[in-house]
Amino acid sequence: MNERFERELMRGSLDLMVLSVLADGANYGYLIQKRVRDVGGDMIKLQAGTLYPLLHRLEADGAIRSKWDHSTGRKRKWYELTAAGRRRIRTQAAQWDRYTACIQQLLTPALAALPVK
Amino acid sequence: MNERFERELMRGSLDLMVLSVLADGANYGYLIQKRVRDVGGDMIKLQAGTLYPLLHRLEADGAIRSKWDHSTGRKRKWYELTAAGRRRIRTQAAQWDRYTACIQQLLTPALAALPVK
DNA sequence: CAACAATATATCGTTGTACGATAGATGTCA
DNA sequence: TGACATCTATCGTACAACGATATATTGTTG
Repeated sequence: MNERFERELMRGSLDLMVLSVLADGANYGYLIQKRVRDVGGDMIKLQAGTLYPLLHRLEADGAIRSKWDHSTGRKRKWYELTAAGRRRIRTQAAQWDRYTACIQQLLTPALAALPVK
Repeated sequence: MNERFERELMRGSLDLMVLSVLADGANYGYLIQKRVRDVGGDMIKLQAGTLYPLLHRLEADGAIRSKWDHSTGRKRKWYELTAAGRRRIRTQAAQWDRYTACIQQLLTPALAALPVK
């Protein structure tokens, strides 16, 4: 029941995370995954089977654009933000802040009401 | 595409909100919905078709327990936290904090890297 | 050199939650 | 009486995240 909580938590905020990574500069899937997992520690285990469809979705939405790189032996698909993607980060970050504020508004009195342990 | 973001955001954190409301005392569905919507403003539009299955799920999990009240003309199903429910709020609240900290860790440098507008 | 781990992208079926629509019942107020 | 708010509930749909699996290349180690 608790793994479920962790898993469902990421719905909707995962794309914001990926866009955030790309705000630091162009990047490709495998490294994006590493970066998110590094920051997320045991909280966020971003799967490849989640990330790649997510990237395709963001590209279809026009938030990012891609380019294959065959110069090295191992081919990589680089992604970078579009102007729309940058706008999207800003609006979604604002929404995220408002959303967490709502939760905090419910959570703070709740924890205070709970017996000390 | 932005409504999707709002909708998907709630996945996984909605049950924590409902549990939080119940931490302030026993309550019934309709009022729980009102409370969450009041706090949520335009961010959180909790639907009845979402809430009632959610309550049933929490009860099946043993986090809450219910009791019908027929004393008034309009019948109401009152819910209250169980001991397991109180534990669950504490653990999920801690997870929530850690999760939002992760997002913030990605978001802050991202917003700093973005052109001023 | 062979075996194995890491790098790199991708697809597929399953699961589960939130939504909107719908239903049905009671109470209040004009 | 008719409209509206209260109150609980179910059903089909949409869709994101998961785990498994596939495939291919590069690096490491016995």
